[in-house]
Amino acid sequence: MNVLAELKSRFRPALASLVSDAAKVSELLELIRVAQDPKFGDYQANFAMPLGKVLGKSPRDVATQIVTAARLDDLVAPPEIAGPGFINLRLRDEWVAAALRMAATDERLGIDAAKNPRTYVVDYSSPNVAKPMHVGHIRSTVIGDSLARTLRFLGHKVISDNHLGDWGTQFGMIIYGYKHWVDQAQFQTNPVAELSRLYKLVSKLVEYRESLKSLPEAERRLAAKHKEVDEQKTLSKSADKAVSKKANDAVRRCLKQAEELAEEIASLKGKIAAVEQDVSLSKLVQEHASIDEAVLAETAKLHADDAENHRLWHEFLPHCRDEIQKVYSRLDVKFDYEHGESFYHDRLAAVVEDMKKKGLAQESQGAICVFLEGFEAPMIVQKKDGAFLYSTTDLATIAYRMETWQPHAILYVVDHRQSDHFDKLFAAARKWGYDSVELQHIKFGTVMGKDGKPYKTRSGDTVGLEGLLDEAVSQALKVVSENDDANPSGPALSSEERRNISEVVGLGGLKYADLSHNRTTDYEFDAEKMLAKTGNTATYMQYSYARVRSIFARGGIALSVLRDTLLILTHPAERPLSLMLLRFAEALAETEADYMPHHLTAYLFDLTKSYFTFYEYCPVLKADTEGSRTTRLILSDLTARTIKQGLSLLGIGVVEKM
RNA sequence: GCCCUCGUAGCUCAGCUGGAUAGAGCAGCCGACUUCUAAUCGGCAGGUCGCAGGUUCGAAUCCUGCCGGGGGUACCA
Repeated sequence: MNVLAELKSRFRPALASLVSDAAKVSELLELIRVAQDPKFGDYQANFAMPLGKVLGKSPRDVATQIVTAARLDDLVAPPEIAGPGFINLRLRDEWVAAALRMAATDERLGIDAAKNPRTYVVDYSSPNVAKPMHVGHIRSTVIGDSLARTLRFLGHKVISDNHLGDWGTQFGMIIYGYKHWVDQAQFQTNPVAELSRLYKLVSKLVEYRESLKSLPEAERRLAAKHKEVDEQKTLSKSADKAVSKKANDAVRRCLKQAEELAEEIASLKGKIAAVEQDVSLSKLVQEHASIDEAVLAETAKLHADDAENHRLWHEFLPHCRDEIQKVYSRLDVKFDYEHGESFYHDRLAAVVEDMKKKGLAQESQGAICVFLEGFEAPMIVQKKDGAFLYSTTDLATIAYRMETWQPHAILYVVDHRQSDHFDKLFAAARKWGYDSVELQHIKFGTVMGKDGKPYKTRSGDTVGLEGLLDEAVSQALKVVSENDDANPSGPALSSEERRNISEVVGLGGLKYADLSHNRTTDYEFDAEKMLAKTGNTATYMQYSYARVRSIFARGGIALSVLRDTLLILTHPAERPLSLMLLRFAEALAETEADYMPHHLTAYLFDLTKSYFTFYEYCPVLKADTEGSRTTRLILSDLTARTIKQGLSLLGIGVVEKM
């Protein structure tokens, strides 16, 4: 039951009798909202003001007319018309009680499955399988997983697909490393560790070569920047105010750029030093002086179906997949398909051919390009050396998905820096004929450290994902243990229970921190806040769940009988909780509408707050009357179930005790 | 240069298809455990919504300009 939707349907006929355009009616119905302030009722309709203007009548008269015409008696108390024409709506307690009873007896908590189910392909996570996953992968993985779960729960058909990077330069590196330095004994006993060692070794040497090559250029640019600063400083002394101001701005800008360049140079020098200061590494790098080119050559051979490299790739890939699978199973993230880049390899040439044939792609400066209206640069689908790019793969992927699943929508959960790429990709796909499918870039911001820069370790490395998970869990263990040790009646949890709870609380906290932010902006990662016991955290919700469960454990309540009982609302703190429980459907609808899970987290937080207030003022097991006790038990049960269901749509678990 | 994006309380963030006195959490201050888990609850204080114009009954929200941060910008993904 979606209360807001119900209200809209009640008002629709009355509005339709005043406005002939159905689209306009729907637009006006959107102006029914949850009331901002409880004193204005539970919901408010704000459509009388704009409507009054259109009809040339006083908004208050229009409001009165609509309220009289709409059939509302069973649902709300007689509406009040306030201020310039706000219609304040207060749900009848009997109606609320009946709706709650329906939710209580329903497996789905009264959430209707979509009347018109759609088919969604959700593309998320997409790591490079040869590299260890890092903090940058958490958002795509967690947001994508949550959207897939939510859409599925709402009755849609969801195909989750992990577009793995399993065909790129990283494999050239591993192949090169394997050919020269593999420790066969290690590879036989622990292939994942050995491949990872080889990847790290080769990438270090390649970075050394690349750094050596780009260092002079970077230093030249820094010198040029310094010179520019000096020039602009001279200009800034100009008597002409406009000139001087502009020059001052330029100085500031240049100084910042110079700082960035200096950082870049320091980083390059660090990579060079890392090799040169290591006796064995510097020996290796001398023996493999052109390792960077050699790696690219190995990659090219793989792509050209070289038998040896292909065999090695086939041998390595399962091990690499095992490695990332470990992370997924720990995060409880699953995919229906994992069609990586390699899956589309033999379809790429045909994509380019077809686009050329249809006149969509053409040669320009040696590359095959798709020129698109509104874009400065074309989308390149084939490089001048004949190689294909990720644009090509992405186009082939769209074609494959459309042919295979005929989805209504494809969602790409990828960070916002790739907006341009997706804008072009979607434009090209539409030109190519896929113009009825909804293509959405579900963009998200960067995870920042406390310094306001992308989250890195103290030494400046990217943060490994597994380490991050371990850290979250071990912090949770600390909190769980401290709390249990402080229990007045002595510790109640075994060390195994503590570990299990920590896993659920730690990983839940990590996911929740991510999902509770509006995904489009960067957010600051704060390990302490993430697991804070209070505030908008998963812990707070998990705790309230555990509390409800403990009421039932203590009371020995038979839930099945209980759920099908009429509710009697008596205490003032029961009503806000009741209304909040009924709003689960609205939160899900919001999340579905713009693919933003933070609507759901915000809802769960509000629900939990309402519950704690209720809990404070309304004894459950010791309620005054049997009817009240039953009502409160049902409210508690519904809260726990809603929290559990809501968290599960975020990919977060609950525990019975904590 | 061009394009995208952000600027809301000391801090972290909601709110942005225009609607009533701008919300929450944290931090701060005050109060509440003989009580179903105090990992909690109640209260106080805290904001010219970057700045300036405009649109109108009404603007944090829409438009224009400016200031400041971030990102992207032809053969990496």
